[in-house]
Amino acid sequence: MGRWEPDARGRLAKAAMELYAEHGFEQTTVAEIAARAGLTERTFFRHFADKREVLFYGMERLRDLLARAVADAPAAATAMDLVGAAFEAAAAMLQENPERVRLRDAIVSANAELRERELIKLAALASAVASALRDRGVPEPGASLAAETGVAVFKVAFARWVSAPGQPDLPGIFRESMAELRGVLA
Amino acid sequence: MGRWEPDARGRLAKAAMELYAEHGFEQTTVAEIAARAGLTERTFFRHFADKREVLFYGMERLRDLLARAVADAPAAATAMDLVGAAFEAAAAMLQENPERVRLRDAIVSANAELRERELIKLAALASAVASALRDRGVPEPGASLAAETGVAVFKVAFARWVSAPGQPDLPGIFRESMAELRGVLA
DNA sequence: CTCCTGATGTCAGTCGCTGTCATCAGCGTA
DNA sequence: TACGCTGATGACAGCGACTGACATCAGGAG
Repeated sequence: MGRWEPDARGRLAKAAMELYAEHGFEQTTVAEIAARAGLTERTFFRHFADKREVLFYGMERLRDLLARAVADAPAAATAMDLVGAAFEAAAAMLQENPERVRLRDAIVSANAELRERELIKLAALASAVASALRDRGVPEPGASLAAETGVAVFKVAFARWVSAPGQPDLPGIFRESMAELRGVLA
Repeated sequence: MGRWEPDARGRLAKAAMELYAEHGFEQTTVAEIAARAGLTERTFFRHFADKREVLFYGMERLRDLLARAVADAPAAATAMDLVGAAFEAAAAMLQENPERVRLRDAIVSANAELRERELIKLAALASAVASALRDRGVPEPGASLAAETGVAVFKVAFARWVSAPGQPDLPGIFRESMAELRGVLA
């Protein structure tokens, strides 16, 4: 057995989620999170850049998934096929843990600072997708337009999925939303 | 003459812009801003919710402009015509003070916290546009999709405009970008 | 056995932000 | 004229997020 209990980071993340859900984000202090995890405030900030980041560090996996989906799509795919493939893959990943994703969304949606952080993470996803598109030869500004539009549609689809617990098929909702956008733009 | 120098809010905003531009956002303290404006820190926070908001309180005018443009468009307009009219009006407003808008963008782009705030303000614009579209009978999810897509295209168009000082026609760039998106989606 | 490494603790300090109370010019009103 | 009210500001204490610097100490490498 090591000198300390294992997985300090995971314990901190778990404690934070619980406290944010129980008492709200603002009402929770970092000292409380650290105490529940059996650590100190200083250690929290060694694992997470700030009090918000503890809810977002999974985004890197999502970003990589998006980039890989773009890179791995068939050669004949159009730019919008690539974007569709990427976000459908992301949607599939999210609905693997619907309860957890919905709980996290409830926490984030309840607080303006957290919504801000979510938006900049989504912007980073768009940036990664645009970069992956460029790597496949899609020229600017089409790459950025396609990526930003993908995020925009994903936001709407995700909101619809969250507000309709009976509808589990997030990739399907995304596809429908994309089709709907084509209709609106036509 | 009143008891105090007039336009405390304007003086604070001016001092903040100057200091953010001179030394950067993080390196500037609210106490310094207040001192340059001849006021106290406490008074700064009576006029602005936080240190970032001083760069964003003009967004309300932009939001109202967008909503009015949607409401005032011809009866025959499609949803995307409405969105186009709204953001072209916003684009026209922004290019009235190109230097100021570019300076402000440089300050905001240089700092992650400020970029977060900008994104949530853009999301609020999308929300306002979606609401105006619903008021004109555009059903969901089309209204939200059109509004979010409008913001997405505007972001790309604005970035192009900022990075090309020789090209002054922001509404034109927006129109082109919208056409480009139609091409990508086709 | 010794040295080094890396994760954690401790502590002091800065700064953003808030609550509370005091101040006081200008205004209306008696 | 005198009086009291209002609204913008100042003064001050305090909390909590976050940082830098230094100490501690198990376990691995040699």
